[in-house]
Amino acid sequence: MSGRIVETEAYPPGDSSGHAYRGQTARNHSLFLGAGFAYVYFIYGTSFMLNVTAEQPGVGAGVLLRALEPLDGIELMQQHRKADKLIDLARGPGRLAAALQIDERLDGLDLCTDGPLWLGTPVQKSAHVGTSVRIGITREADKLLRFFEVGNPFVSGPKARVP
DNA sequence: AAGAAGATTCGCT
DNA sequence: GCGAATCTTCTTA
Repeated sequence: MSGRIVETEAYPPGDSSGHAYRGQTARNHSLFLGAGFAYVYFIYGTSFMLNVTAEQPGVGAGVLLRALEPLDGIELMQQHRKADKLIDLARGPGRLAAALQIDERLDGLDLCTDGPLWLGTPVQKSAHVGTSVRIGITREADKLLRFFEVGNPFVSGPKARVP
């Protein structure tokens, strides 16, 4: 399976809404590995979330992957998501993880080497990237740290602002 | 030890 | 649009 990442949110060092804010724990240790690792966690009793870690080792930071434009393996994704419409296959962070069958076993995985999950070079770069406030958080809710490809129908949520 | 909140989704109105 | 589902973590007694 593969897809283009068309929507993300940043949780930089010192962000009070980030999971690394109160220091390293068993749950969030992957955030402190350095750049390019997977941080996967379970929330609301229903959904897994996939992040790509950032910054130097020991600094807790990451990027939440919020939406994917499916490219390969669409039928397989539909099986994981119970035959949903293409537009909703990976639109939203929980759906994205479900479509790719991401779970806690991938937590801490190096996404820059060969393995079950990795980051490739872009098939097509985003010509126009918009920003907005992040979705579903309460602290630091004024920061424009959500990024999405303008005009792409696979992007979730409101398209608030274009820089 | 108990309760609330949480980087969400789904089904129903 | 609203509330339930459902589990982990963090806060408060």
